[in-house]
Amino acid sequence: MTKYEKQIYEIVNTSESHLTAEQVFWKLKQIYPSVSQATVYNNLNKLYAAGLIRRVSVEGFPDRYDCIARHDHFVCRKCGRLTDICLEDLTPSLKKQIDGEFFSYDLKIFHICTECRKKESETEK
Amino acid sequence: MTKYEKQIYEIVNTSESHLTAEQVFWKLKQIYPSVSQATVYNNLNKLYAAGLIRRVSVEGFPDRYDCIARHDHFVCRKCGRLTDICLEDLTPSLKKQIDGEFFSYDLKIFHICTECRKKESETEK
DNA sequence: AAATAAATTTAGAATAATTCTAAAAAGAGT
DNA sequence: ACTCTTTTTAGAATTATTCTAAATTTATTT
Repeated sequence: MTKYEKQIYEIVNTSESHLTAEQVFWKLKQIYPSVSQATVYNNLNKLYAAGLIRRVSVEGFPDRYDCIARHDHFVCRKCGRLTDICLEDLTPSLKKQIDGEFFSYDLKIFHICTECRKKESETEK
Repeated sequence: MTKYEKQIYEIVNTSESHLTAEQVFWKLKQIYPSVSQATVYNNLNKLYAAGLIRRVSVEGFPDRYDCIARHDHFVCRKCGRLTDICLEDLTPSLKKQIDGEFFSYDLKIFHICTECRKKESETEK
């Protein structure tokens, strides 16, 4: 692991939020000001391919990166905001239902986040 | 509903595969040769916002559109191919586990598709 | 049916996210 | 130190999607 790879792994794993590649880039730039975007994309892809980080795609928004610890996501249909939620682990149930092998699963629950709900009710007034 | 909106709805709902906006565009062009890309994007967004079609995002691949009939997806980690699979409906379980309201959920199972598995074993030879 | 208003479509430019390229730099192995 | 491999860099290129403003179509009013 190169210093960049290690640092990107750290950033993704310690961040509360779900960072986009661009946000990872800006965080990394604070530590290594000369780093380039391509390095961030390269390493995020590498870490993702190695199964060390999670990549979360939300319809209409750029991909975000997350730790691999088992959990699910709320997705706001309005603003795309991701919120963590830990639901029952589906692995045993999926193993029963699915014939072949699989790596992992991704469960997203669509809702409207608190912020967007506030905005909505404000506009109604 | 305009003729384009109706036709796009038809194309998305009758297609076996999971079409990208571009693929919808080419199919629509066979019927209305003068149609433009923007019309396709406009109408897909409209239909999606109205809850008439599903939009499926796959990490690293363009969004695809699908019918809203309840079902889940296999996602190939290599080529992004989507395959339908109908697993147990999670709605009752989610309602129990989740406090607030939600619209719908999206469950993706990551695996390596048959085609990619073939390619893999061929390269190994 | 003509006039007006509203919504939709069009082509092309613009933007955003990501990948590619080829050269430079860094690291590892003899 | 010298060679080989890997990683990084900057910027160009690509891809997916949205925006823009004019043209067209559709709906509404007279």
